[in-house]
Amino acid sequence: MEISLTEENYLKAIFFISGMEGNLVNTNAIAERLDTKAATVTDMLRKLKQKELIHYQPYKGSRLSEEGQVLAIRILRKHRLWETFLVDKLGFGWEEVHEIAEQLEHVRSQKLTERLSQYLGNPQFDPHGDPIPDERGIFPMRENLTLDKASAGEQVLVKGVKDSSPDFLSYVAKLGIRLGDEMKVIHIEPFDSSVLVSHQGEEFRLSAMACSNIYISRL
Amino acid sequence: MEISLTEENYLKAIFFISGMEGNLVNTNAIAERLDTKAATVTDMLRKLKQKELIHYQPYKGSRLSEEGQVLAIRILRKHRLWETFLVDKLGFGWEEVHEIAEQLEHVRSQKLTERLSQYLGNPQFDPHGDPIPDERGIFPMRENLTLDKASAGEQVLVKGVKDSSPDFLSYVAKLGIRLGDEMKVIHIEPFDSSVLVSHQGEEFRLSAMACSNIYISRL
DNA sequence: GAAAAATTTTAGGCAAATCTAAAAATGTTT
DNA sequence: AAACATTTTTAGATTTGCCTAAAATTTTTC
Repeated sequence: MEISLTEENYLKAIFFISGMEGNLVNTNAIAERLDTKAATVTDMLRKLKQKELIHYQPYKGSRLSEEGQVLAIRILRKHRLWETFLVDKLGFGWEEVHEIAEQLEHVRSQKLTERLSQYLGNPQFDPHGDPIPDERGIFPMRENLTLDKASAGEQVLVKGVKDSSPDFLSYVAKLGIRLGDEMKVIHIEPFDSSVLVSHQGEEFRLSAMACSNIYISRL
Repeated sequence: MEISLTEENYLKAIFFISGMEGNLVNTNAIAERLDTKAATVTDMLRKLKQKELIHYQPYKGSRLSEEGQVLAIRILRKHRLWETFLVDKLGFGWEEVHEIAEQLEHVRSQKLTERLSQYLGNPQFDPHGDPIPDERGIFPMRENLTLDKASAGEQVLVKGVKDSSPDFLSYVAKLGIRLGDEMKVIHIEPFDSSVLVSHQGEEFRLSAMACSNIYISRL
């Protein structure tokens, strides 16, 4: 089945808006992202549904099908590999590569993609630090950054926990901290390295021990 | 002025058919090269004339304008640089790169082209031995010597191929002959002008036809 | 829960690039 | 130079991706 460059851009847009969880996506959100009109998007959604690349119900929203997601991730992989090439090999600044990669990502050749990846040393993250999915479409694990490495004033995103013991998990749950939550580091106490954070309007203190067991990424 | 990918392909086609001399090109010849219909070509010729990229008179023929030629040569430069990248850096065989380069040549970024050229060491010839025009559109000179012009006993260097058809390229690749290889002419058969050569320790025979399509320089 | 607001779809059109079939121009033959 | 053949153009359709305006649906508000 032939997929046009335009269709690829729609798949990519839906992938980004819907996030990893595969949420339903609004027609208007796609229109805005692609700088086009809602009516145009509706046309394309019908076509993509007919090609079984998305699930779509009029007035309800759309999300990628299995196949659509595979394709979207493949394009993302190419985009991020090319960005890495441009920065690592050709010496571009990380701020200038997006536009060029938008063009390069549509080049069709499985073999090219894999050779490129190999040439670059099979990188796991692109120059912006974004994860590069592998050949199978699997994303690498995030940075091994824990909350005790953050500095005062930083805004962070909770990515996971290192210690999965019941004691620790229930402690974290009791505080209301969940995966994907945002937190801000207010202050780090020099005395015992405990951290004062704000989380969903509340401020509370976490021990250094606790902090070293919470995976985060910086925002 | 925006130039579509399709228009670029027409400019390229006219450039190749018309040769360096800028001869008038027949509508049918373009149609055949682009695997399309003459009527389609006529439409496009009117458009390209209107954009002043070609000179065109109905029923007479067409040729590139100054501006059109500049664009065509720019695309050719990109094509041959990408082919060089694919072979030299990614390890592709010279017979597999054309199709991929057909896609890459349309990526628009002056800066990318020049960075790529620099990264490759500003090559003057691509993996097929075809000349790569420089930034100003000037082609490097090449000796027009082919293997059929060599004499018995001569040591030669493979510079390129005249015929870039998949058939010929894969034939040459099968023999293990690559750009820059040394060969020695052992004997020329008076009967059919076929040539016995030695190449990397092996001896084999090449038809007169094959020899006239292999560019060489004497050592 | 009915009216108002927002979102989404449908209807009808447009431009680009393609096609087929027919007409026009050019070239070739005798 | 008239007839035939070839090449090229014109005319009329089709498909893709986009648009605006109007209608339909869903969501929000009072």
